[in-house]
Amino acid sequence: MSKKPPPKRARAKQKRLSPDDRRREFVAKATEFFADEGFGGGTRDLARRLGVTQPLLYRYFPSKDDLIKEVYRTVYLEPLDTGWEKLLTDRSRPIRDRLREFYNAYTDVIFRRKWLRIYLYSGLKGLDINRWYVGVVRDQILTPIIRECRHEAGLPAQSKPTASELEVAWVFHSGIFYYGVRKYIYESPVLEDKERMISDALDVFLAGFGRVITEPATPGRPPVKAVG
Amino acid sequence: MSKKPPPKRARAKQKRLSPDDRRREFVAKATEFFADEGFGGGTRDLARRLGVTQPLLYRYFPSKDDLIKEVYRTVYLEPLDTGWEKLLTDRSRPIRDRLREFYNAYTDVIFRRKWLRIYLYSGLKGLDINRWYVGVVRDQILTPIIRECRHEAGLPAQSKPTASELEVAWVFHSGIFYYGVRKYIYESPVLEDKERMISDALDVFLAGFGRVITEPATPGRPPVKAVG
DNA sequence: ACATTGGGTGATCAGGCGATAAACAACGAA
DNA sequence: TTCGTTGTTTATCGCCTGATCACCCAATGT
Repeated sequence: MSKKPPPKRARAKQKRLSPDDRRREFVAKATEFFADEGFGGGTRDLARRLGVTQPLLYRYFPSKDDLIKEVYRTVYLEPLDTGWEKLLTDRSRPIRDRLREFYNAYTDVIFRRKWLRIYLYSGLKGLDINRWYVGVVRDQILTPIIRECRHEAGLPAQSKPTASELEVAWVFHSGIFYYGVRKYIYESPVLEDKERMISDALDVFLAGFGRVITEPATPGRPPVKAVG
Repeated sequence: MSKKPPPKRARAKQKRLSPDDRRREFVAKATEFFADEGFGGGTRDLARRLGVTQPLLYRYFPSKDDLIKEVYRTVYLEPLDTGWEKLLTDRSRPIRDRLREFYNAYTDVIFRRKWLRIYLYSGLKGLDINRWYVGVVRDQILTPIIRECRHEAGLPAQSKPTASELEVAWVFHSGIFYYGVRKYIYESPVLEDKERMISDALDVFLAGFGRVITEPATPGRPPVKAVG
């Protein structure tokens, strides 16, 4: 009958982190929590996963929505801005190598459960940040790729890619992107060798690109498309 | 001041539908509601959209989850089982025509806001029905396509496609699929001419397929044959 | 015309949600 | 030590949710 007056709660032994670090830690774990549960997940469950009580969250974030916004910010912006555009446009290397290196690096960043899930959630919600990201892909990835492919095929340069070119590039890019969705969201069996997948997809793309891009029907071959 | 004792509520004039029809009507409208709001949407809002009161839902469905299950059933199963496999394997027609016709028809079915949204929601939830659907695509769409492409390229038939072949087909298929996501989920501007998009994607795919399929990679050797 | 039946409603419950206020505990400076 | 500051918890509020009840009224069959 005589336990010492219990220390109420076995308080965590953790050293006190600086407020900023603590906050960052919260955001990081919250990111994984929301990736798992969706943004409908409750603040109590989130707090439990953080090992603290729920009201404490409101000392660090004014509201749940503000916390969510920070989650978006870190997920979208944190991994960006590595000099990918320069990599893509370095004409001293074969285009195939550049594209392969780029997509290997790019998918290393986005093929993560949390990234993909939060991206899809934000897309379903129609959030601005999602549209912004689509624009980034178009302008900073696909447009340079098209420019390089045109150059490679000996076609004249043009300031903006045509809608058809962009669409073909989107289909290619989406195909690779969706590999990540199948693997990390659907948890469906995929070809485990990611580099092989990228390499094969690139082979198909580069082999077919020239045929589609050259608008005026090339002689000696049935017209590329029925349209136009 | 003698208005007749007001009829309480202007009760709907509708003729009584048969219970089954009414139920189906509820499921149909619930489908659109959940596609808009996500499955977190409240039963009260849903009832308001149906023009009835919330408790009435519970006369037709034991619980919200049961209603949701029926929504999944109708969305996934209703539009399926049109003789697509036969269309794909009809070797009396050029493979390119078959694929183009198939993808035009297939995307007519799935490129709808509600279909795509509910598909993605179920994928994020990790629902069985989603994995089942992935299997359907693999077995009833991609596997036949690969078989036909191999035949077209003069390669020997094989009972099952290799993992690499399947992956290349997935990347192609996903690229087309994601066009719908960009248009109807992200509401991002896309090339409006869907047939053109499909046609171009097919050109790229068929032109590149032969190169990738030939298993023993013999560098420097020209591809077996460009399909199509 | 009338009783019957079941579609439809208003009121309400228990539980979970985000958010807040006040009390408590740990640390750093004086 | 003592005090004030800052991190953390306990208790609680108001709201909204899914679900249930008792009741009402209109379409239907005879």
